[in-house]
Amino acid sequence: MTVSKTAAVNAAKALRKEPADPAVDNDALLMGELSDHLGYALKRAQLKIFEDFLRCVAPLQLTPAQFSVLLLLDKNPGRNQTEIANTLGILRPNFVAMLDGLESRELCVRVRSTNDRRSHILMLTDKGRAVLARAKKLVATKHEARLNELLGSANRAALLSMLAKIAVEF
Amino acid sequence: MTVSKTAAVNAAKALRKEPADPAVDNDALLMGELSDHLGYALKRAQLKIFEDFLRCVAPLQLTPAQFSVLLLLDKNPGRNQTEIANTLGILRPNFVAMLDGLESRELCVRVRSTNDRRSHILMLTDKGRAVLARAKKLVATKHEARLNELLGSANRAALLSMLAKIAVEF
DNA sequence: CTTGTTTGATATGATCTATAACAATTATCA
DNA sequence: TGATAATTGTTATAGATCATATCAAACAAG
Repeated sequence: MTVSKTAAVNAAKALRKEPADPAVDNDALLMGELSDHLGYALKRAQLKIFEDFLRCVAPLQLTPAQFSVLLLLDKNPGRNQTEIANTLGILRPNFVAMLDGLESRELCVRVRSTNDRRSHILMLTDKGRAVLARAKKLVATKHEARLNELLGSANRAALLSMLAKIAVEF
Repeated sequence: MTVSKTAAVNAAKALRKEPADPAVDNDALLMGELSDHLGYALKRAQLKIFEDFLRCVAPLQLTPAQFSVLLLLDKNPGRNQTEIANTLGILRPNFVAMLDGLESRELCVRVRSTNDRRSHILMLTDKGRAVLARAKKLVATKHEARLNELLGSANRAALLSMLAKIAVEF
């Protein structure tokens, strides 16, 4: 699949069929059965969504992954790194650098657990909660709102439920 | 987002809510609003789909990206590297190694164009067409069929159309 | 012919993903 | 209890993916 962000605009240009008038790009390539393959559509849609997410939340300098961590820490205070990482499907070794980044920005803290002195309890800081609140607002009013506008509320819900079904049951 | 393949199973375990009976894992983390974010669901679904694609087409040793290239070459013979790469959203520098792989396996060939001796015309070999045919069959009978089974034909079509809409219009 | 552009290619860096291994700590159980 | 195994955070590392700059060869425009 391998769909890059910058080149996507070229592909989009190649995708759209223009009327058979002067200045037609009748040299557009045929997508063929590619249009019918869910994986291809899924990948391209995902890149678009992430791209827009980054744009919408750019003032806060948060990636989708970082946003998901902050959300999870907020809903699950007192958990350790392994629990958070596993829930998000992040491998623990890779989660270390990610937490280093969030902690250096003072969005969360690691605290040695008194029960199990191996593990680090993770908690949002006040600043972390504030940033998360602003991020949630940006995502809701800019990102998800735009999606609702494009698909309609009912369709968006249907889409979400099918994706969740695939993620869990497939 | 950053959802790894191997850890996804753990997350799936954490996702499902079990009845409040004996042997409940009531230490499951709360996903909170994460479940409502399309980007998150999209990423996880995409990983699952690609994972299954690789499984289904494993005997042919084809990645989704390679499959998409073969499909496009079949429908668009006589195009050069830039055209194919752009259409798939692959950057030309990265497309070189990819073609090297396919060509070394004799699935396609680069031929210097006589019109424009800078460019390489890409064509499937007979072996490439044969592999593509087998891949299509595997994908249709194993991969996409399983999706149809999970979602139903109508839902699958609706999902595909929404994803395509996002990819093009968002 | 000179200048500028396009094509395939190389080099390179950044990011993401994945595995192995280690010290510190805890759990197991003979 | 004490030896062994397992877990936690971490480091190191390798691979894959993605992106930019640059180059020589070929073409295009003036």
